[in-house]
Amino acid sequence: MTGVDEPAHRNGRIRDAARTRAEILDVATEEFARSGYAGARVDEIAARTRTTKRMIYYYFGGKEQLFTAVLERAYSVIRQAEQALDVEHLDPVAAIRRLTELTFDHHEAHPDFIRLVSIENIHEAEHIAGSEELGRISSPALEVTGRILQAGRASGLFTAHVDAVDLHALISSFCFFRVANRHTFGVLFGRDLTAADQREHYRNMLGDMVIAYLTADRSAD
Amino acid sequence: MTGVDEPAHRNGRIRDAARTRAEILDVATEEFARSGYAGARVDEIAARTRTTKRMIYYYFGGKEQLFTAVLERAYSVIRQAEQALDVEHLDPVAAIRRLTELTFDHHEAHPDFIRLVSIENIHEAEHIAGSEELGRISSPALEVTGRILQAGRASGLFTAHVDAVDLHALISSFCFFRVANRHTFGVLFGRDLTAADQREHYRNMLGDMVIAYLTADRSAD
DNA sequence: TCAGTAACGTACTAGTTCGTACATTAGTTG
DNA sequence: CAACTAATGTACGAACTAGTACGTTACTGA
Repeated sequence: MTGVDEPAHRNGRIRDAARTRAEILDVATEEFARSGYAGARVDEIAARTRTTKRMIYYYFGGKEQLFTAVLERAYSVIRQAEQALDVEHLDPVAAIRRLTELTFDHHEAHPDFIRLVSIENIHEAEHIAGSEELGRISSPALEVTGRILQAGRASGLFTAHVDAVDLHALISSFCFFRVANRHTFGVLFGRDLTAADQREHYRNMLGDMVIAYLTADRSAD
Repeated sequence: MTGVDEPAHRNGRIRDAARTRAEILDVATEEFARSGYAGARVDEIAARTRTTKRMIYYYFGGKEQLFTAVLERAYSVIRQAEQALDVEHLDPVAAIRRLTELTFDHHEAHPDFIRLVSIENIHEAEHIAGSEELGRISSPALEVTGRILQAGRASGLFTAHVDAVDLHALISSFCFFRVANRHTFGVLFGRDLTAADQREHYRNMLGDMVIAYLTADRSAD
C-alpha cells in the first residue's frame, strides 16, 4: 500500500525540492555532529538520504556551504525556543531561575547542537562569520534577560555588576560544559555529569549559584 | 658556525630519540589543535618536524596513537601546574578564590589544550578511554579542593551542598567556555570574552560567583 | 674494530573523498 | 500538448592521505 500523498511513479521518484533539502540538512546535522567537519563524509550523508550526492551540490554548492546551512538552521531552532520564554509576570529571582532552567533544559535536549558549536569553534567560527542573520536572531533572548536584570536592580534585589551578555555567558557555560565535555570529564573524574538521577541536582545547583551571585551582599564593596 | 652540542655529521643528521619524539609531539599538538583529529594531516605534521613521516609510525604506531600521546602529555602538563597550588595556609574563602584564579589563568594560557579537549569530546573520549593513568593524575587536584571545602564547612562559612568534583566542574565550565567558544560567542553576541581589557572583569566575576554560591545564606532551606 | 641494533630516510601504493560531466525525468506554462 | 525548466540519477576522475616495503647510517658494546 502506497502513501496517500506520495504518488507512485515508475521508479518511485517524486519531486519535492523542500523535502529533499530538509532531508539533506537533517542527515548532515547528524553526520557533522558525529564526526566533525573534516571527519564527516559527503558520500555518507548522501547514502543516508533518499537522494544522491549530486543533490547536495545542487542545493548547497559544497561541503562547506552545507555545514554553514546546518549551523544556521541549528541556531535558529534554539533561538526560537528561547523566544517562547514567558517570564515577564514573575519576580526577578523567579524569572532568572526560570531562564536558567530553560537554558539548562535546552542544552540537555540538544546535544547535537552543542557538538556543532564545539566543532565550529575549532574552526574559529569561519563558517558563520559574517552572518548578520545570526547576530540578529541572538539579540531577542538577551533583551528578555536585560529586562529581568533591570527589574532586579531597580528593586534592590540584584547587586552584581553584570549585563545580559555576561549573564548569558555565565549560565550557558555550565550548561554547555556539562554536555559537551561529559566524556572526558567522565574518564578523568569518574563522574557522569549527565546521569539522569543527577539532573535535578545540577539544575538546582546552577540556579542556586546564579541567584546567589546576583543577590549577594555587597555591602563590603 | 655550528652549534656546540650539535655535532655536524655528513648530512647534519644526528640521533636523538627523545628529541625527535618530543618534536613530533610538539608539532602534532599544534596540528591536531588547529584542524581537529580528522582534519590534521600526518604528512603536514611530518613536514613541520626535522624528521620524516616514517618516524611518526616508528615512535607512535599511527595517527590514532599519536593523538592519544598528544592528549596524555597535554593533560599531564596541566595537572602538574595544579600540583603547585599552595593554599593550605589561606582561609577557605581566599583559598577558593586562589583556586578559581589559577584555573582561570591556566585556561587562558593553554588554548591549544582546550581545543584538544573539545576535539576529544567530539570523539566521545575514545582515545583516552581506559587510561587509568589520567584518572590517577586528576585526583590530587581534587583533594586540595576537597580539603578547602571541608575547612569552609567546618567553620560554618560554606553552606552549599557540593563536593570537590562538582565545584571543579562549576569553576572549569566558565573558564573553558570563555576560551573554547569565544569565536561563535563573538559572532553571535558581538563580544570578545577573551579581550585583554576584560580579563580582570571576568576573573573577578567568576571568583565572586563561586564565593557567593558557597557562602550564600541558606537559612530558608 | 667490528658486528649488531636503534634510529632514520625515500619512494611508493592502495584506498578514499570531494567534486563534476553527462544523461534523464517530472512538473509547468503558454 | 509541446516546449521548457527544475529536479534528479549515474558514472567517473583527479587529488589526497594513511600507511608501508625497503634501504641506509649512526651509535654501542664486546
